[in-house]
This record gives sequence, C-alpha cells and structure tokens, in this order.
Amino acid sequence: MQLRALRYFVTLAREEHFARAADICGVAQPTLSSALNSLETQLGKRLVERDRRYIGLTEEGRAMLPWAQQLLAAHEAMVHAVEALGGPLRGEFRLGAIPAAMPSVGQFTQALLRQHPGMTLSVRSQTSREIMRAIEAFEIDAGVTYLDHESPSNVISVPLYAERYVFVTAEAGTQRESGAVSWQEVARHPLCLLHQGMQNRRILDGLLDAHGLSATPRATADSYIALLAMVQSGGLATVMPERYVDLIEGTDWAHVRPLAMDAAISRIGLVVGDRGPLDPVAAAALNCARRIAGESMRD
Amino acid sequence: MQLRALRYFVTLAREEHFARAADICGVAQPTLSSALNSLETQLGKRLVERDRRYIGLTEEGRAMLPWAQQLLAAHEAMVHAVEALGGPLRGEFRLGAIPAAMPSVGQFTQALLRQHPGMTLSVRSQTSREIMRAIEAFEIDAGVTYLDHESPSNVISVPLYAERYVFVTAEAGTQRESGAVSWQEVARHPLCLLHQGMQNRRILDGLLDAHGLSATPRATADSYIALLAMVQSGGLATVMPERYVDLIEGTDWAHVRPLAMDAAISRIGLVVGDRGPLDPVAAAALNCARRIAGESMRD
DNA sequence: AGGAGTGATAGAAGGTATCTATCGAAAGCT
DNA sequence: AGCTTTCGATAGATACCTTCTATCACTCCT
Repeated sequence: MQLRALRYFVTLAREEHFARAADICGVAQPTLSSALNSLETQLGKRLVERDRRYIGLTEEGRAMLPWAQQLLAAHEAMVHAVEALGGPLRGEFRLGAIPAAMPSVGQFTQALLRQHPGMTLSVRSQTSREIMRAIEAFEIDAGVTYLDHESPSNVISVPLYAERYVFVTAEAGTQRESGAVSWQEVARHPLCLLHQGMQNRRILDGLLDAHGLSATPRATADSYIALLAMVQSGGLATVMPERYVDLIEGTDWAHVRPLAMDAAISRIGLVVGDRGPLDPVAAAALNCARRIAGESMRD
Repeated sequence: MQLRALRYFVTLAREEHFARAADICGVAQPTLSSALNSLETQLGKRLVERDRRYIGLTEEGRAMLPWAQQLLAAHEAMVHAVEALGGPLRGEFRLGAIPAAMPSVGQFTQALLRQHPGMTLSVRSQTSREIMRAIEAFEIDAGVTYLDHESPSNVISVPLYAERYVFVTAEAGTQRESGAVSWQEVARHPLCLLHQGMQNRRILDGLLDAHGLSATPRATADSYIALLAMVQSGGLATVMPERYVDLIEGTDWAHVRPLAMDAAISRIGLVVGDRGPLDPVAAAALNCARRIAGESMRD
C-alpha cells in the first residue's frame, strides 16, 4: 500500500472531484483513478462511491479517511523531523486564525518567518470551530483561536494575549469623549456587529447579557473590514477587538474608546495538535508563540 | 517514500541486525539494505550508522523512528478500520501484562477471542514501565497494568479489578488458622518475594512501610511461579496477588490466608494508546474489558 | 591461516506508476 | 431532438522501482 495512493484518496475525499484532485496532486486523472482502484482492490472494499461522477465515500472510506490523514501527517512530520536536524525548517506552514485575531498574527508570523527563512506561510481565516476541525484533520499546522471555549481534543496551547474590546464610532461633530465607555452606552447606539453564530459575536452577546443588555444590531457582517466600512460611512458604531485599532489608528474619522472589561476576558492563543511526538514545525510555532507571549507580558 | 522501507527501518532499529531484520520482514537481506539506501538517499541523510556491522541509529534516525512507528501503526489501524466493517476482526492482538495480572488475563483474552474468532493473541509478560513504553512505541496493542502509578502519556484505561494480596505458606503441621492475617505476622515469617525494583514489590514494601514494618526476604525471584516453588519446598512464605490463588487452590501443601487490606489498594486495568481516532482493535479490547469489569462488579 | 558472520554490490526478472489518447455515459443548453 | 460539455474509466507504452540470487569485502575469533 503506497503513501501516494493515500494522498490521492485524501485529496479526492476533500475535493470530491477526480480531475481536480489529480491536478492538485500533480498527476494525470487516470493516474489517480488507477491508484484508487488498486487501493480498493488491495483492501477488497470499495472506498469511493461513483458512477460517471463522484458521489461520496463509502462507509469503509469514511472509516479509513481519518487514519489516512493521520498517516500522511505523520509522514510529513517525519520528513520535517529529519530535515530539521540539518538546519532551518522548510516547507509550508499552514496557520488558521479567527478573524478577531487576524491583526495579531502578523507579529507571530513575522517572528516565525524570521527564525526560519526557508519556511513559507499560508494563513487562512476560519471560525474557531473550523480551526479545531482542521487541526483534527491535519489540514493546518496550528491555529490562533480562543483557548477557553472549545478545546475538545488533544491539543497543546500557548496563550498569546487576552482579548479586549473597543467601541468604534465615526467622529460625530466635536464631542470627543475619551475614557472607557460603559456597556449601557454601547447598547444605546445603533450598532453593526458580526453575524450571529460567529464565536466573537457570541462572546459579545454574552458580555452584554451579563449586564442585563442585549444587542439588536442594525447591520451584521462576517468581517471586521465590512464593519469598519459601515462605521466610517453609515453612522453606525461597532465593537471590535482591541487589536484592530492599529489598522485605523490615525485616521480622521475613527473614534475609538476602550470598553470597560470587568468580566472574564477571553484568552487567545496558539494551538497545535498533540498526537505522538511533536512535529518540529509545531515545536517551532510553539517556541515563537512563547517568546511573543513573554514579550507581551513585559509590555 | 514507501511504507515498506519504513517497516524495514523500524524493524532494523529494533533488531539491530540487517539479516535478522530482513528475515523478520520476510525479504532477502540485500532488499532491506537497498531499501534503506534509497530511503537515506531520498531524505539526503544517513539514518543508520554502519561499517560492516550495524552500529546504531544516527541522530536523524533517532528523530525519525517514533514518527515511522506512528506511521506504521496508523497504517495497521487503517487496515483494521476498513476490514472491521465487513465482519469480525482479524490479525494478531498483542497484549502486555504485568506478572501480577497474568492469571487474570485469561478471562479477558477468552472474552476477546470468543467475540472475534478471526483474531490471534500474543501475550507477553512485562513490567509496568515496559508496558507503557511499548504502547508508546506501538509494539503492543494494549496492556494490563497498574492504573494509578505511572500513566504518563495519552492512554485510555478501563479498570478491571482491585488488587488484593494473600499470604501463602506451606502447611506446617496441624496448625491451620484461617481469617485475615496481619502485616505484623507476615513480617515475622521468613519470606520470599519479588526482586526489589519490580513494581509489585515496591507496592508491597509500601504497604509494609505504612505499618512501620520492612521486608527482609530470605529469597527473591522475578516470577511468582518461582516464589510458589520456594514456598512449596523450602519452608518460606510469600505474599502474592489474590488472583494467583486459583492456580494453587486444592493442592495439599498450600495454605492461603487473605491479608488485611486497609490502605489504598492498587487498581489494575486495561490501557490502550490514545492518539487520533480509535483503532477498532483497541476499541474491541476496551469493550471486552468494560464487560468484564461490569461482571466483576456484580460478583 | 581458516572459518563464521556481517553487510554491500551486481545484474536480471518482474511488478508498479505514470503518461497520452480515447471512449462512453450523463447532464446541460439551444 | 441534437449538440456540446463534463466526468470518470480504459488501453497501451514507457520508465522506474523492487526484489531475487550470487557473490564480494571486510572483521573477528579460534
């Protein structure tokens, strides 16, 4: 049984399309077809349901998939473990991050890239749930997400910072109060917030609820950029993670005031999967995160 | 990179001998040599130090070994996961057990074999430490060992029973007291016990120590069979796990009395590794263990 | 010096993976 | 309906990889 065939299988299960999967794997479509065929012959079971088109995995295929993923991940980690001894790491580092943490990944990734010049980086925006699933499925090497909410499986985590929120309004006339703003005041404004169901919105709702308030936003979106655009032009206000302030600092329209954070604040950190020995890539990420966390503490 | 070559590499690392490893893998020695060579060429690193004889793994080889083991274990589990859907499990189940639990594995293995007729069994006697190491290295599928002492890594465990001890003497004359025997009385007898350093002996020493006593055995051995033989013929007494009683019950020489167990008793149970999805073989073992534990409770 | 033991090398045979080119069925569009 | 597009399977050729047997080169032991 060949690793190659397993890679085809896993890619096919993800792409649900023979030619596309073959293309991603860098082989011709018949190659993937025949590899899958011999895999199925060797196991004596059909793995992929198909009749002219891809239909889906069989029961056996579904049972096999997570093991195949683990196997391929172990293979990559093995290669990394061997290569890492002779110098800096190479290859692609796949990082998932929740939108709320996106502005802060720069610091982390910069440190990582500086320390490992041969490494390339691929950052994707995902929900906290997706990040956990992707770590489970070996689709990303690490994630930046909430530490205290969902952490179901075997992961190692390093706290990076505690999330604080700020209240952003467009500058309206000359009134320019500063100092912390209360949740009551927030609730009085016409707001635009993230869509319900996004983790960050759930946290925000929880914070409001703790003060006996509830949010009825005039607009919702799935990105902070969209929220900021609406604030800038629409007269709405929003609440967003402190880390986004850096992006709009110095603009002439944004008026940022910290929010009183009395309740428990959400910790955000780096998480990597923890199965078996530690992948050197993951180890490098953890190191960087620990260093950054140390620096942040000193701030 | 082929799984075959990795299997050769792992076997070679264990056997430390090219021809022997090749034989175990069922191939000719040059096959193993050349497979190792191409593995090393592909990785660009030497994995095995050798000059006419096997010397040892290089640094890269040592870094690679645990990953290769995990990879092969994932492969086996994957095959099992696919085969298990179409009927009963097949293949060899490798079980490690501490000597103290050896008499009780029969119950467990019988249930396992009955439920999975296609399965073969390989039981080996190991220390509790060896069992943990072997689970770590994927050399056994499960272990029967102490639950509360060393459980360092990711394992799932199911308690089977609590270990109790009995005091065994050869029948001396007509005196045949029954009822529990005190630790003080035990300490007065000339004893034969397991070697110092074996976990069971450590527990025993701990129990004695808790009563302000200490054991100064006249003889030590590394097997309960040897201890029983010495009791039978040499006028010594010994302390051994209750489960061994079944073996000598009905003989005309053995005099068995329970020991007063006031202190914490050691739990013995089944442990399996826990990395990624659950190997159906391990799942089957856990099921059997849980059923047996349930039955024991009802006793 | 001779023999046993250990691993590397050479050359041939067989198997496996891959490619290009093509087919055949289904779905979609006019 | 008729045409085109899409998707996966099949065929045949080629290159590569694995494995075997036979043998060599070296070391260690007696």
